[in-house]
Order: sequence, then structure tokens, then C-alpha cells
Amino acid sequence: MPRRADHAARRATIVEALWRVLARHGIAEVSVRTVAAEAGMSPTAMRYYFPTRDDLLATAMTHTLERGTARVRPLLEAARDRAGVERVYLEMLPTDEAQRTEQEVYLAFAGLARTSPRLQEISEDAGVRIRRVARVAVEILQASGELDPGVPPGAAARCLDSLVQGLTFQSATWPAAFDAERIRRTLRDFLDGICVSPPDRSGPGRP
Amino acid sequence: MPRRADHAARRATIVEALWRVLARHGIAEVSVRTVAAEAGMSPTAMRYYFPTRDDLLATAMTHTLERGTARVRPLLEAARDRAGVERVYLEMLPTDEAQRTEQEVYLAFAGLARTSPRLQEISEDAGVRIRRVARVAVEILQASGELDPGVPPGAAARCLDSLVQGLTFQSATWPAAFDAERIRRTLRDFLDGICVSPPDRSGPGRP
DNA sequence: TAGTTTGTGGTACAGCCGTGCTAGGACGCG
DNA sequence: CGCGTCCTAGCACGGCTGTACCACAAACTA
Repeated sequence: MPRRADHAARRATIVEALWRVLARHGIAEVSVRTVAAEAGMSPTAMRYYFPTRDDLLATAMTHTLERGTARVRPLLEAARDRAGVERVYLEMLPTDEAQRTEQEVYLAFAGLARTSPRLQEISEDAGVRIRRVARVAVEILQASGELDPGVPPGAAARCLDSLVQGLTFQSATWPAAFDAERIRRTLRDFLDGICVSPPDRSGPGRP
Repeated sequence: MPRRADHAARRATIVEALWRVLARHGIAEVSVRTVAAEAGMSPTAMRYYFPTRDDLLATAMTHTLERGTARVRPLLEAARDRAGVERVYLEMLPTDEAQRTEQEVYLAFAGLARTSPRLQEISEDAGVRIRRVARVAVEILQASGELDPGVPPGAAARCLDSLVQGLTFQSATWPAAFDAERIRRTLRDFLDGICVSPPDRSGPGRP
């Protein structure tokens, strides 16, 4: 064993092991021992990097949040129109297997948040960030002129936000009914409802 | 102790004790012993009515679902217009303390469902019922002529359903940000978006 | 080479978990 | 009265939990 281990790397592998256990067996199976076994080390070795279980969970939750932010932020900054907004939310919603896992982890943490003040705080932060995405998305639609002028922007942002959270929850709870196709469709349904019809791509628009 | 206890009543008090523990301390604190203590009896006495923990959870989940159905069904059958639909969903959403508790219980069960096949089955059933409510609600809006003709009914139902689930989840996760007022407002926002403007109650409508 | 730091494994402890077992009290029926 | 059924309480068991403690190997420092 080398004298100096790469702490960041070790912590990352442990967090990833926790993700795997969480996604596979649910939060109830996440214990110091199961995660350590998944990471291929002894519980004591793990405790060297995460002294308590709370540390482990808080760090894992923070990592999850930051990973999501890192993936979504560039898409959000690049978005200029409805298509860009759709790309943002397709990245946040469980539309492929990796996303599904990540959203399940997210929901498990959300459910766990009421347990510990630290997790509560992180969850609070996540909520603020997610709501901000919806507001910015609607601003983008406004700037591109695609938002229906009859729709109040605040209302659109609130609805979009709740709709997306609902889809995430439903996909985790009833995966058979809420597959990727249905998620994409529902998102499009909603955007259709708040956007004006596109400026005539092919063929005649409506009179 | 009387020779014959009222089984139904005993089971009901136990289920209610479980609800209280669940709402107060979260699912992690729900054990045979804590629920028995909350119900004021010994764990063994409780085990007479619910042989295993799984029985207890499955029964509690079924009771929760049926209680909700019993409360919502008459409202749904009585609903004839948008106001009626709003009443239905205000009864389903956590707009008062009792509803909040019930929705927290519901979410905890949803998260727990992946644990046991029985709970999975009950959750599946709940999902079907909830989706049915959204479909019927949109049919009512259609029948009353309030649904905007430009909005596809299927899309409206899907969005309404996901929106409501999202509000429920958000209210449980971020209670400070999603209070009853915000829930009512968001529901109204969405219905405004899919309904035609009402036939001029007071003052001039839009030109 | 000697010593200190850094990382790791094994073991142990108290506490909670679900559940099985056993004994006995309270009542209805004969 | 006495028997049998219904209900309740206590206890014990194996297993899992988080965490503390201790011994030890590897590598850098002097």
C-alpha cells in the first residue's frame, strides 16, 4: 500500500459505489458495510475518508448535485430558443439509463433529507437551483419570441418546474408507464401549450 | 381484557399510529416496536393483527389509498366544470395540514414500493387511479366547453397529471417554498393555460 | 538506518431490527 | 364451576447497524 493515496480519487470511487448500491437496492440497503464492499475495501478504510455515515451521505449528495449542475449548466447557457430549452430538460429528465439512475439517487436523497439537517440544507440548495433553471428557460423562450404573449412568464416557469419534478418522480415510481418516450412527449406537450406555433418551417401554417 | 377485541378497530388504530410515526419521523423510524409504542400496545399484541412487518406496511398503504379514493371520488363524480376540477385537485394536493401528512405518507410508501412486490403492486394501482383522475378531469373540462379547443385533451391530461405529482413531491421536499398558496396558484396557472377565458364575469374581457 | 506519518485490516461493542416461542390472564360457553 | 378460545406480555435469538479501538504495513524524513 502506498503511503500517499489519492484522496479525491478514493472518495470518488466510494461515492460511485454508493450510487451503485443506491440505484440497485434502494436507500435501505445503503450501509457503511455494503458500500465498502461495493467499493472493494474494508469499512475501516472507508471510514478513513468518511468518518461518519452522515459525511458519506452528505458528500454523495453534494457530488450528485454538482455533477448534474456541471452537465446542465453549459446546455442552459448555450440555449437560445425552444430547442435549446428542450435539450436542457432532456438532460435533467430520466430519458436514458444513466439519467434514470441519477434521478433515482436524487429522489432517494430527497426522501432522506428530512433525516439530517445537513442533507436538508443540500436539498434546499438543489431546489433553488432547479427552480432557477425553469425561470431562465422561460426567459429564453421570451427572448426568442416563442413564448405565447398571452402566457404570464411566472406562471409558465412555475408550471414547467412542477411538471418536470412530477415527471422525474413518476418515472422513478412507475417506470413502466413513464418511459423515455412518454417523458419526451409530455415535455413537448407542455411546451406546445405555452409557445406560439413556429414560424412556418414547411408547408402552410394555420390560417 | 375482553375476550373478543374489535379487530377492525384495533387494526385501524395501529395503522393510524403508523401514519403518525411516519409523518413525524420519516420512514426510517417506522419499526414494529416504534409503531406498537405509538399505538400504546406491546409489539407482540400488534403482531397478532399484523403477523409480519410487510403485512403492516401493505395494509397501511392500502388504507391510505382507499381513504384518498373515498375522499376524492365523490368530488370527481360531482364535478361538472373547472371549479369542480379545482375542488378535486385541492383535495388531492397538500393544501392543509391533514393533506400534507397524508401526502408525506403517500410519498414515503412510493419510495418504499421498490422494496417489496406487494407494495409495488399497490403503488401500481395507485398510479393507475391517479392518472384516471386527470383523464376524467380533462373530459369534464371538455364537456363544459372550458377546455381550449386548440389544446389536445391527451396532452392536457398528461401535463395536468405530472404537474400535480410534481407539486405533491415539491411540497413534501421543500415545504417552505411550496406552501398551500403556491400550490393553489400553480394549479390555477395551469388551468388558466388550457382553458378558454371564462364568459365575462365582471368588467370587459379582453378585446 | 531509525523514526514518524499515512493508510488499512480485524475485532468488539452497544443498540436496534424482525420474528419465533412460551406462559398466562380474561372472557364465553357448556 | 371448568374448559377452551382469544388476546397479551415477556424473553430470546440471530443478524445487521454505526462506530471505536488497536495492531501493522508501507513510505517519506532525518
